[in-house]
Amino acid sequence: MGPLFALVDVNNFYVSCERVFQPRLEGVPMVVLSNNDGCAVARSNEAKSFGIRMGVRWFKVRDLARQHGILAFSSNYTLYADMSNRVVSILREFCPDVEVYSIDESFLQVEAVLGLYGGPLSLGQQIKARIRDWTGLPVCVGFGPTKTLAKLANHLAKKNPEFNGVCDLPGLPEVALRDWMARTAVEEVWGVGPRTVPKLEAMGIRTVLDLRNAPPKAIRSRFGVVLERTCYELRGVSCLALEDAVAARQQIMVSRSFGRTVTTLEELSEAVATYAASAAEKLREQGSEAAAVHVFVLTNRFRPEEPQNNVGRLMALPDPSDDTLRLAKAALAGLRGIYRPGFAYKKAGVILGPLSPKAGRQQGLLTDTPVGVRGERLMDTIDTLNRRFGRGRLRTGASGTGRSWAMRAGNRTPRYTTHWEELPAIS
DNA sequence: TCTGGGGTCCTAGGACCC
DNA sequence: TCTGGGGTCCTAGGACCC
Repeated sequence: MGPLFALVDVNNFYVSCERVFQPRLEGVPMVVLSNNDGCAVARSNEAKSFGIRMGVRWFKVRDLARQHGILAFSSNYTLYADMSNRVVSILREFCPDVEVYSIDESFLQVEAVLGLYGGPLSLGQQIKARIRDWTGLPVCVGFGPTKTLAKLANHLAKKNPEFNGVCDLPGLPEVALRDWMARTAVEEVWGVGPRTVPKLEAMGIRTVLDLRNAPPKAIRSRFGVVLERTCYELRGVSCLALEDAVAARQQIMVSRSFGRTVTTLEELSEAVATYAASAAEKLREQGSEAAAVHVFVLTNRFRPEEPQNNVGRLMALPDPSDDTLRLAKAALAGLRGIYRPGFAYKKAGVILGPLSPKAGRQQGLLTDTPVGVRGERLMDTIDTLNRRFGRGRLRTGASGTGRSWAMRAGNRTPRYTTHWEELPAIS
């Protein structure tokens, strides 16, 4: 027997997280907005039915929203990340082989545990029921012999009520499978993006079935090895393995648009120091060190009539480091090198990389510095306190205190599950 | 006025090595 | 008839994902 993959995906994840703590929102049309309240990034089914598209700029549909009583919430990533972790811990109880694919999706490789649950459909229903009971979140589950087919099964489960939230593709009769594939547009396939769709259509490939039946070699010569694999995956030949060991990131980026335009070096410095600290925290979390820091600033590219200054600088470090103070210092030095007065900056960011594991570090021959024990202990202390009291609670003075440049979030709900002072109250 | 923030992989071409 | 034959590393750009 070959592999069997399950894809578990939370429906309208951000919206569903908000509803868990405000049940009165159930059935109410609502969206969750991106950072700075710019775009709609999650929509309830009711909002979708009013024609609110994914990624639409919120000001463009604000009138429509007012008209229909569509509510809008700012992103509450602290809450969503915590809810995501809870879902994953439940999945790990069902099956040890879990790949956390995104904040709201996980792959499971289940063929070895299937016997414990009485088959795919039963396993899927148990997963769905337990996540609903223990977290309040609704999920759909799709099963397939490849990850691409599990994704497709999940899509079908989500769109078609007759599946009751669980679709077992291998359990369908061959005729039914062909029929579903023929009725599903090729753009729904995982790995087929907006650039590829028109090219495929020009070749007469419009549905999932068309792509499955296309000759893989021809697909490879036209599109490359990635889409060839997709083609094989649709035929049931597993080309993509479960990646259950979380690979260390190869680069870490932290960047934000500002809530308003920023012109002074002082304010840019606060932002860059803040982002560098946040990136350094992520770096230490995965046990890596960075050999260099890239810092960049951008003006508003949507206003070409204004003077543009989109520049960055790569600052090599004398030794790889995971120390917030060193990384921030390098980033700030880079910023001073690229900053020009007279521009209205809209965004800044910090990228750490190339990264290497801290454990395998080789001491430099010429640049050997004594191991910074005090620095290590300081970073440990900062991380411990911030884990306990919330990210950014303890930070360097360079990050500033006023921070009027911070992004807008006009309607953010409390961080119900991670902050003592924001616990939900029941009266 | 308003425009998110992260990531990954593959390919092609050039520089350079013996 | 002849223009060698392998390699690696790096970068930029393009595509994709959520």
